[in-house]
Amino acid sequence: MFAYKPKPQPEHKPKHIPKPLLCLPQHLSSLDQIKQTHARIIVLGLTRHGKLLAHLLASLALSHSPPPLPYSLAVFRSFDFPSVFATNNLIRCFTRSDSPRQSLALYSSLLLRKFAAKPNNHTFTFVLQACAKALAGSEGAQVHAHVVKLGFGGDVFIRNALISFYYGCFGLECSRRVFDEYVRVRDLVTWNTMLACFVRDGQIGAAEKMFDEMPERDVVSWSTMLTGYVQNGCLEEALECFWGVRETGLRPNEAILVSVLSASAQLGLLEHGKLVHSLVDSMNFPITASLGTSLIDMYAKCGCIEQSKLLFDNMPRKDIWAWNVMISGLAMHGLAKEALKLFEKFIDKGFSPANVTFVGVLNACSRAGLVREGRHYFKLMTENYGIQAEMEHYGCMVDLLSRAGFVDEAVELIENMKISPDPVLWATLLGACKIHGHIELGEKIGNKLIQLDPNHGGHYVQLSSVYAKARKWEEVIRVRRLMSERNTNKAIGWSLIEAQGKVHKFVAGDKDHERVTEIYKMLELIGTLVAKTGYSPNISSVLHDIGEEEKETMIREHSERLAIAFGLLVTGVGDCIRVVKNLRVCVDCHEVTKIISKVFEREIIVRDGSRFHHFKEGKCSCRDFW
DNA sequence: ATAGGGTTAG
Repeated sequence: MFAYKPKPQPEHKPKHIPKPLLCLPQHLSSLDQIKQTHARIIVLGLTRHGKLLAHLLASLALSHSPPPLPYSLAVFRSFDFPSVFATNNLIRCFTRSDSPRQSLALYSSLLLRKFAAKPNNHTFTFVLQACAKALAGSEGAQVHAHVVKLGFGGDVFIRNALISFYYGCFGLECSRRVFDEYVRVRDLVTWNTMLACFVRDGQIGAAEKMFDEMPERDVVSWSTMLTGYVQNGCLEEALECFWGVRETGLRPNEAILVSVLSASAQLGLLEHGKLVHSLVDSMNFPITASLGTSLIDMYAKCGCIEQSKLLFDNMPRKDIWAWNVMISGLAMHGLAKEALKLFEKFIDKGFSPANVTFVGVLNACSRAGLVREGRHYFKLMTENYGIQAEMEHYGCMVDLLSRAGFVDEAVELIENMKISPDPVLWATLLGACKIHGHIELGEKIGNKLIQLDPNHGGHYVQLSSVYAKARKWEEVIRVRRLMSERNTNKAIGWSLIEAQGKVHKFVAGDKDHERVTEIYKMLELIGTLVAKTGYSPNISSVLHDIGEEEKETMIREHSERLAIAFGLLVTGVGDCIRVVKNLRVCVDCHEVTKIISKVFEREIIVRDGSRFHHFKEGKCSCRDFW
């Protein structure tokens, strides 16, 4: 079989090409602009001008949103003899589409010389990208063979594309082999590509090592490392990395700013987040939709919901993420009515909600105990919008229903789930059994959970709380003993507070802080003033097998008490104390914090493991429902 | 005339 090779015909060359038609591909970024230019080309009778059409294809390949394939193909078909440049650009259009495999067909037609062109060095970088996206491993390996056969084996661009391709289709070891193969054919991008492979593989230690060994680092190296830290949950390292970027004097890019804001948000470090915000302003960095959304998210998660609202209201072009983040932010602050109102506005604006939108909406309902609304939106999601309920949606619903007392309905929901339920759902239900005193069901669930994960200390604690609620003390002791015999993992509670440019982290009974004496004196003062109000501690949440007095000491030294005591030392009347806690607050700490807010005249904002509590003048924004 | 690396957020 031999390939069909048409005879090239002389290109029709018009004498004069109007200037606006010759703008660079990246200047035509929207499809509308491209189509307008195309129309002018047709009207002016320049359709046989290959260079213009090739330009048009290049614009399509680079356009802002992925170009529609029928249109790209139509442009390509209007060539008599598409050049390799035009073909390369069509390959890129295919790669950006939903069917990147079509790039491969086009490439093989290049190999068969169906057109006058033959593949060049550029072609391979594009085709390898397509293989990576289409997960076409064996095809990509064949392309690799062609690369070697046709003498492109030493092209650094192609080698870099090969590293990405092998990672995507064959894993880290294979991409590593390509990286190691030609030690001399490496540039900064080669190192960055390999670095990204380690990050994507979750091997953050190996990534760090590579980052340190790199001969040089640019802003992409830093942003790869920083986003890697955030994605792998190494939040403190991410902050350090950000200050590393600052030291180099490099101008951060958007990914760096968004990621460091995400780390600040997750840690709840308002002062840090504010510092990043002020840097963004002082750099005159453009506030894009994603950067704006990150700021809204950061302020919400750091307790400044008012600031989030302000930024949201003044945001010129809000995309769906801005709305999602704002709705979730309101939800975690317990502002359910506002969150639902915003959701309705979102719908009125013609946006279509995503599954994360409903996580925010359902969360709002569950935080505020809006059972009727929760049922409505859950139904709306699945029936009107055809969104499959995911684990998080079920989590919200189970929490909402069971905490509001509809335990049977929650059980029914779990039993009828289309996906297999996460043990977290049962654990949620167990918590509700404790609140509502459903001893038998709680016992059943608790034992099941312990059987499922015998090392999880939390399940034992919950089950013993269920027994304690029923005053079955022997059972409490039995479960406690089982727990200590099995040496289960205990989630260590901590609380942190920012002051004087530093993060102060406390665990229960902590004695490590430099102002430990003052802090414990403050705790005593709190104890005295609280006792004066007539409050006596609720010890049901502390179920250690020890005497009453010791129990009281234990709660009095819970990590958030220490953080708040320290907060009282470094603030004045009328100031705000912000505490971040990893676990949920206990009933007693919640009561005492209310009293502190009144007696010491402070606003106290606590972010616990599931939501925000705003304590002011003796009341909490959660209205004791959490 | 075209290239390659990082695309976050509940």
